[in-house]
Amino acid sequence: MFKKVLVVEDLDTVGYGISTMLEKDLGVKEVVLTQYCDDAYLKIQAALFKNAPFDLLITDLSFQRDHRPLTIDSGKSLIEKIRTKNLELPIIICSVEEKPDTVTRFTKKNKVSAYVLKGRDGLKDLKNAVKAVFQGKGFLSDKIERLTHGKNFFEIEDYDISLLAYLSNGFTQDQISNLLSNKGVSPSSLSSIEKRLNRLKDVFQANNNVQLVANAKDLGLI
Amino acid sequence: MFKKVLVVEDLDTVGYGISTMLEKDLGVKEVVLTQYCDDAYLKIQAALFKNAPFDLLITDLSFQRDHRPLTIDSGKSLIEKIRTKNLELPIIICSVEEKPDTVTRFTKKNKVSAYVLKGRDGLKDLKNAVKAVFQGKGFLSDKIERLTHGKNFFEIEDYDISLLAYLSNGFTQDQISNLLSNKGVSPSSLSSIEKRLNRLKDVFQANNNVQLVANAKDLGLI
DNA sequence: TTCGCGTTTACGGGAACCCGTATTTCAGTA
DNA sequence: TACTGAAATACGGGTTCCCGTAAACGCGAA
Repeated sequence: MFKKVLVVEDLDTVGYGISTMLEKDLGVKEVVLTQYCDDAYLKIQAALFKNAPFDLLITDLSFQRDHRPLTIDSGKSLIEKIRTKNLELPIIICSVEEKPDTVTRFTKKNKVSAYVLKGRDGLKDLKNAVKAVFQGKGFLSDKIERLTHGKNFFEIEDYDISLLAYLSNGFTQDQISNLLSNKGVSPSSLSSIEKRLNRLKDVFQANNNVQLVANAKDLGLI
Repeated sequence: MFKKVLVVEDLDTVGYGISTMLEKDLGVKEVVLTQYCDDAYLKIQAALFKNAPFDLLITDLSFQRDHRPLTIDSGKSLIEKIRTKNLELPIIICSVEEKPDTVTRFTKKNKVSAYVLKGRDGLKDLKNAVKAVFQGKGFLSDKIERLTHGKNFFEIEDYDISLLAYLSNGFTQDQISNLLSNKGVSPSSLSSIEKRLNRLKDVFQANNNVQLVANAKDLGLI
């Protein structure tokens, strides 16, 4: 089993649960727990410098903000920073995030070994994930597997998000059209915006703009 | 200290963290953990029947849905059910939810003893909350305290919430009018609904229904 | 160049919205 | 009973949304 594991998790309830599991159930000798991504990166560097690197990183994706000023503010940034430095370190993501888009982004692009969904069996899944990764295999929580393999994968572009954001901020379609054309963004015509919104209404099963924005909010898109 | 505590929490990572804390740090003899609100209610009833009731309930608010059909699908419903049955049982909420409205609703209306925010110091806060409640006192996480003391809120009735809910579900104002008059709810006229929504737009600083629903979502009203 | 195809834009009509004003309803009171 | 004020309803107009159709544009391939 892994000897030295770093756990990055802001919620102490969760961190406590994970670290005791690692020690008690899996017999990991050294579990280091931190609540900040900045700190995590420093710890990784320091351990490398002392010739006692971590064998595994388990990290959350979203972190609550507090008073501390941060340079790395999310698990996403942390992982990207590690990968650009070419550090050979298996990574397991443990998150509540279950949007297909983010999941595939990580598992494919960033060479993440496992993606565990914090659900009812999150801890059990994590245990299995650690075991699998130790044997050089990958691991995805059931629901994640279904998400990435299923058909419910729509490409929502930043453009769509911006439209939804404008709407939720009280702009009319007409105002949005003017805004975009002033910015030089294309497409900007009222017609195109309507068409785009119609596609979104279709995807998110909404009757009108009100429901569309409500559903987008529920999905965490805006 | 409390002898018998029921913890209702769907995420096993969190549940594991809380229950070990209760046992190890606070010396609670019997910690029962469940991942479903339905099950929690049954356990409370059963314990009462066996003349060995729980001394304390610690519950989350939001629960992920899975295959199981549920009659009680949220911490909110669980608490309301307990309170309507007049069960004398101190309740501590432990949630990530920090919308002002939901917080005041619980602490004022439902006689909840403590509201702990699942943040960086969630577990520490929870420990203090349990101690405080055991001494007959209340407890609110710092951030929660700031939220509830900050602004005093406008009187938003259930009627207003229902309007917002209908809107967010794609109904037009006209449809809502018909729905309400069929239900025998008054006021139900289009005019009255418009007037009510105008008041809400004023309160929540919204230009139109889209922004209104978006803002209401942000505040956790719907 | 010309064709074909997809994207962007334009336009029109009906529904839903927004907003002001006017009328009706109804409970409380003299 | 009649009066009164607040709430509920009714109505009209201007704006915005919604949805269909059609024209203009852009860009590769023949």
